[in-house]
Amino acid sequence: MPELPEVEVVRRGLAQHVVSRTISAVEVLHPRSVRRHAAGPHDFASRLTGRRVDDVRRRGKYLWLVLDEGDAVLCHLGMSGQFRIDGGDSEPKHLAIALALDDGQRLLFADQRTFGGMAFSEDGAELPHQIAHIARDPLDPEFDTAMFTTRLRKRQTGVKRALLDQTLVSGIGNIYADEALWRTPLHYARNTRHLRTREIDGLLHHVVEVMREALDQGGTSFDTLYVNVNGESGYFERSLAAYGQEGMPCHRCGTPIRREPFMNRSSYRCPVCQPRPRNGRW
DNA sequence: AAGGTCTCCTGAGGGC
DNA sequence: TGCCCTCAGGAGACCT
Repeated sequence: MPELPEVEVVRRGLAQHVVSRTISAVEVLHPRSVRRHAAGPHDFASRLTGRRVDDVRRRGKYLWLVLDEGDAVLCHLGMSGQFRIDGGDSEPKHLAIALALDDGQRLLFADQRTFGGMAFSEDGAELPHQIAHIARDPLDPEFDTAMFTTRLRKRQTGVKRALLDQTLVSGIGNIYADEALWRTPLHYARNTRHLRTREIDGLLHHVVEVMREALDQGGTSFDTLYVNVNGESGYFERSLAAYGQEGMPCHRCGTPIRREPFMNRSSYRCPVCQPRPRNGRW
């Protein structure tokens, strides 16, 4: 699924194509893709229709269209959501929501697994109330490293679990968590309570570094499930050092990268550079 | 109260 | 060929 770099690529593409455009019509083809809207998809459509998009913003993996008069449309790509700018000829598979714009283009939201979706957020321009609990992401100029460190140390859990907790720090998913842990290097099960300040600073540095590099490459695309608004793939997949690299030699020491289940999903690490902690303290 | 698990959904790929 | 199993980049509801 798209993590911060992929969502930021999408945000930039949307900003380019939809800012200053007015939404002339809304078609909801998959009602499940309209989230947390008790009044139903038809009401959702009517609230968007006729509104001008003034900005496109992002926090972590969420992005939102800022509408005139201060409302917003909150969007999340989930595991398989994608936005496409479409002249009107082709229809992507699993098209869920189509926004017609006043310049004749359409903004299409397609989502194979329907874990993503859109939500109307009244007065949500600054920060939609639905995501008030989501922490700032590490690329946010106002990200507070000292506060993050304090909150991290109050946890009693594995460091990767903490990295994936969007209420602690947002934007990081399974790929960039594994990449940052490999770069630092740290084992995913290291106890948050006992991380040294130097280790936390190093981890944050590598989180920012790997996400900036990925952003420069247009994000990570394993398949056609993640593409930008023009349908193009990103190229960071070829730069991954840990994620998906089972059996490949570690770029530092040559030891084969190991894949193991963690949190009902896969974690990839170098068994030599990122040794398993011997006990709860280390 | 916070940590950890389960579940929503479709499709791809491997083993038999 | 097809059937069944596992797995996939997320996150919120729900347990303990």
